[in-house]
Amino acid sequence: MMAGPRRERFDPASYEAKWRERWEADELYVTRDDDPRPKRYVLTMYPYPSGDLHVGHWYAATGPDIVARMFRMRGNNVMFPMGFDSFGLPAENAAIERNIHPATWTDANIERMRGQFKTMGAMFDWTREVIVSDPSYYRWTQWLFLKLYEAGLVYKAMGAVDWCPKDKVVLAREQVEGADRRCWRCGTPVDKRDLEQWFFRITNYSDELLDFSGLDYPEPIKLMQTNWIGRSEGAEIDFPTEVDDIEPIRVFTTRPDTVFGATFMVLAPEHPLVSVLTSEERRADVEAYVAAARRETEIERMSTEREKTGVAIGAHAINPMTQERIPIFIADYVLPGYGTGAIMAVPAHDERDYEFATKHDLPIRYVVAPASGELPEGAAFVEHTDDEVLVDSGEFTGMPAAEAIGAITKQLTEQGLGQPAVTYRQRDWVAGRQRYWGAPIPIVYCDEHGAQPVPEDQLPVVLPTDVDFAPTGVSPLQSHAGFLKADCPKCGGPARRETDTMDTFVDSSWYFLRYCSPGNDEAAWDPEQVAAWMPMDLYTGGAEHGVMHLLYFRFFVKALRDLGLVSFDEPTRKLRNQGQILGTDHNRMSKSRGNVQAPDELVSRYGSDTVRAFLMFIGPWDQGGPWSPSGIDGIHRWLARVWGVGQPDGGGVPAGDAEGDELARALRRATHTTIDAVTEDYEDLHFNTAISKLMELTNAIIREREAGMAGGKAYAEAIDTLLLLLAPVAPHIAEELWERRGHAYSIHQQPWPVADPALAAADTIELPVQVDGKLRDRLVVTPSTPSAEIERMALESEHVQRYLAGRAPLRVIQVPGRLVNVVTPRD
RNA sequence: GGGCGAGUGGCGGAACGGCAGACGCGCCGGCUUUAGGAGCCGGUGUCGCAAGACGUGCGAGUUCGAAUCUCGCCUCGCCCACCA
Repeated sequence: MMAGPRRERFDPASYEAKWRERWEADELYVTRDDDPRPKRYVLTMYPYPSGDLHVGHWYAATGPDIVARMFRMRGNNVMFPMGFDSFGLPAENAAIERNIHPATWTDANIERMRGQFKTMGAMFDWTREVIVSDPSYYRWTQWLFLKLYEAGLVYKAMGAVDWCPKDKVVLAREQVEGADRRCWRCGTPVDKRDLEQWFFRITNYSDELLDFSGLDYPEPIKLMQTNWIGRSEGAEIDFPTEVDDIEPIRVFTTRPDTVFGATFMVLAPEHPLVSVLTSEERRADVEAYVAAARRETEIERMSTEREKTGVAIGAHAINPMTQERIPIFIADYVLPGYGTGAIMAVPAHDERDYEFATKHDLPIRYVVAPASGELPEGAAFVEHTDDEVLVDSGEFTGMPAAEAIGAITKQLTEQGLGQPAVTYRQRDWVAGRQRYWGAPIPIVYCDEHGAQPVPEDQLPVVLPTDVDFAPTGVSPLQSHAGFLKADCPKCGGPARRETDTMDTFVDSSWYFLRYCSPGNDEAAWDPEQVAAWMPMDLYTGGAEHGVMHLLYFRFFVKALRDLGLVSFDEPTRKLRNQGQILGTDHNRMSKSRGNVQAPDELVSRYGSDTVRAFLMFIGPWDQGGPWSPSGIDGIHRWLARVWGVGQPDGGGVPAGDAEGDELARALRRATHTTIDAVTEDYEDLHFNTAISKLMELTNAIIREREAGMAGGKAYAEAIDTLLLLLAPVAPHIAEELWERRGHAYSIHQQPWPVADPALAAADTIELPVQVDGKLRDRLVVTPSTPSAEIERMALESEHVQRYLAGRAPLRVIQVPGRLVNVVTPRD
């Protein structure tokens, strides 16, 4: 270098913005529908416009950007859009706290975040941007709501709903977190409230949502959704009561094989039969218990150490198999919303029933026993294995338990006392919110005709801007006379507008469809475009949406399919979750914790490419972890080295054609093996290992340069390939060096390199030699060296000889191309 | 309490059942520099002068061979949590 020309300093600031402007001016990232190349749709979950992009946003977006960029270089027409999830509580809270209108606050945040996004140099197609709080978008959210309403998939009903007392908002069941039941947004313990609510009938699709066949989803997400839906198979069984003219009590059980052991019954305190069945002498106690259960919040229920409380109601039922009279209780451990809200209690085979029976001195009768006949003492026998048989169960005694489930269910069915049944834990989606900043639910109430959908040609129902945001617990829309006043679509008479707005998850349940034909005034989407782009090829986002957004958007697509609005079953073929970047305190980044890390300073100091590459390098993308910028210097140094070797002067070393040379062959081998390795890593979203392989190639190039090989064909090929493979991760430096090397603009429109297997193949391999599995020596052989020859060489090795100590080997194991293991005789 | 996942150098992390620690950070030494920084070269799992021995949370097992598979335990993380 001493004599070489002075090289230009690595200064990303001198070119990064220049290229972004040029790409934008050239519409390099604008996706055209009529582009004939195969379509690929890559999407990252759009952000809430909280105000500033933090490193987590960069982390989440850079991964799919890399994949999208590679897809495009491979000859695809790639759509990679971005938008904003701009309805929701924080905007309304800002309005309350700072007296800024939610729309103003939101728009300003979007403006700022869009600008920050642009400094990433990602290939977002901003011409397709979707902002869900814009009337041109929520008009169609309302339209879709009405479509589902007409199809009976939306209904309004009274329901005990979770209520956040701080945000003063109804929560969907999925939005309540933790054992102590806190609000997912603010962490406040939630209450229960009885309110009339809008629901989406997601449970119509429970079974279909359990079917993941053909979907490439992470296992944890599939498991989460499966558990959330919570399908249980069993039977419903009717237990007649002694009271005349009253329907029998119907229970759900997954263990019909234990019905002979049902020695009492328990109803949820809310069960409709409680008041009719309760005897006069028990009425006072029962009513007190019911009232107490009603008052109890979920947290209080948790904090009572789960003691099984309950009271007898002074009535009896008949066990349909044993004909025994069994007492009926109410207890809050039986939930009103699951199964039938009533159980047959089998204390011998259910831990909860056992606890209750012990406490109330009720009979415990074992009716299933293991083959050994050994039953547990002082506990329920709940194991459910193959070798169990029924005992003390009338004609079924001796039958294997697994078989008895079907046999007993069959007999009950024939006798009209029961039937096979399936229940689910999943409930319908509470989709309405008593808040202002959301899409208004397009319904009006007429005294004459009740709830009426707003006619399509009157959409959107626009949110009024002149409202009072004082936090009252009711929607500000309730006090807006102009908004409330409406005409009945049916009779034209006076009507009152619905003031509930939609859960923001409704907006995000279809935004990916809107991207396919944004700005369309005629329809929510152009069916032809949706058919061409959907389903998505890759969808990425946080796993925290596992049972919320990621269930809802699947439900929506299935519902829309059944309405004939789309013709596919699932929103995305492939889903991947990035890990979460935590604050330096190892907590989730949040403004209230003050641990939010902004990338801006790092970007201005090191440039976007360095920040992107650093974020992708810190670890497996799906893992995340606490934020620390230590190590970013290493990435910056690497890109500076790339900058050095990528200069057209070959790094200042005079050229000499090294074709055919041993070193040149080694470099070509490195180049071509790197192509395959990096391509595979990008496909699997293993960005950290991809970058380490690019670093290795860079180091190989530098070694070559130092050996005086610069300037040959192999050398130029290595550098060009390095730049092409680097382009998705560090788009600016790749473009700058590509141009400097005299290649045609733009590197991002070049074909993806393809490895030549002949060049990638090694001509010598180093074979580890083990003795009894421990490394003792190495052999250098060619791939064609016969195994007998390898064995001979291994046994001749003096290191191996030492361990053999004159004995003949017991056997010699060879894994072709991998290793040799010499096994010595034992003892 | 149930389910799932993870425990590898000082740190982030690599490793189809086959060379443990790739790549990078940090650190140590050297060159360069008036100095600092940057850059470059070399070293860096532990013990040992070395030969070598020992090493992937702990303990067993399967195997010619285990970070990887099986069983038990410990720790951490996530999800669910009275779901009949």
